Amino acid sequence: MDEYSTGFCIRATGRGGTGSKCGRWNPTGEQVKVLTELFRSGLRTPTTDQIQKISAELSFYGKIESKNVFYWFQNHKARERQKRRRILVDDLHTTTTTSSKQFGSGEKNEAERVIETLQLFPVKSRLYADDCKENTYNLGMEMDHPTLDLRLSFV
Amino acid sequence: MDEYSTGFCIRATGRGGTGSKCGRWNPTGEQVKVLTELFRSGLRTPTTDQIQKISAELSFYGKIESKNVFYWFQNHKARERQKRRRILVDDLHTTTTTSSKQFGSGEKNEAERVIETLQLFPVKSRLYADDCKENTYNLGMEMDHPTLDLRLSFV
DNA sequence: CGTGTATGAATGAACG
DNA sequence: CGTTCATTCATACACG
Repeated sequence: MDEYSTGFCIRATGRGGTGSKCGRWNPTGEQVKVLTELFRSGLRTPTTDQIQKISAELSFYGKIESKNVFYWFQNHKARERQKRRRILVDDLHTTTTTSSKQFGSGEKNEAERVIETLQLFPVKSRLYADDCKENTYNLGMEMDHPTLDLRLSFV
Repeated sequence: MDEYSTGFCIRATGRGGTGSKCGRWNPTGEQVKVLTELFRSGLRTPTTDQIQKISAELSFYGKIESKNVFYWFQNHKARERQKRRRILVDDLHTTTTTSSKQFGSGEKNEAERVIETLQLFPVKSRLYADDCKENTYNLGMEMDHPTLDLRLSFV
């Protein structure tokens, strides 16, 4: 995920090479960087105005449309939650060591607990009590032109 | 190879987490088997709950995370469909070759494990019935339906 | 040792 | 908003 996409995106040299159908938007490293930064700044669901502004700014780095920005935020937010949910739960089972790199010695009985009863349809347990605040955005960023300058003031 | 050939990866002690750079998850033969069985049982898009359960269960055979299960199903389904579509469009006269496996699958390793009680689905098979439905997705796939309101005026 | 193929992972786009 | 689809990138492994 994030840890991966730090340095290679930009498939400029990808197989696209010549044709590059470009059926879909392919963000450049800079664009991703800015978007990520905005996200980290607290922006989760930009308004139409913000979207257009962001889009306009990012167009400097390459072709981009407003809807791309819109989708980007939608996806980023959704995936963040999804990931958190998953990791959270599967963490419970990985009690041994975070880095199961080498468990040559300790590893053994843990696996003894035969988990044969694979029952996937339990009682529809509630995973997470809806919502977790995270409404910390807003403040002064949802409007005009504030937070958008970042340090990228290219122009 | 086309099928889930039982004789190609199966590194019992595979690096399902035992080592290596942890670049990416490498499923164990048992893990693949169970997943495949689940898939064949009709499960195509497990819910988050199911994913976690499956993941927990499969962790018995080696390191695995929820997202691995998630991706596995996503990929498996996508690939199946992709293949199907490919054949459909590409279908010219390939009637003769059928699907003769070029692999001498006569030798099945110790795949006789007989999936424990893999009766994960009680008689509740009705659950994903509407999702399964024999893949009757319309080929037409008219995406011309501009329901995209997005509340965004641009575009 | 280089190349093709199977497949894990990521993500843009879109649906319900 | 959560979930699902489609396409693509990256990598492990088999083949020759």
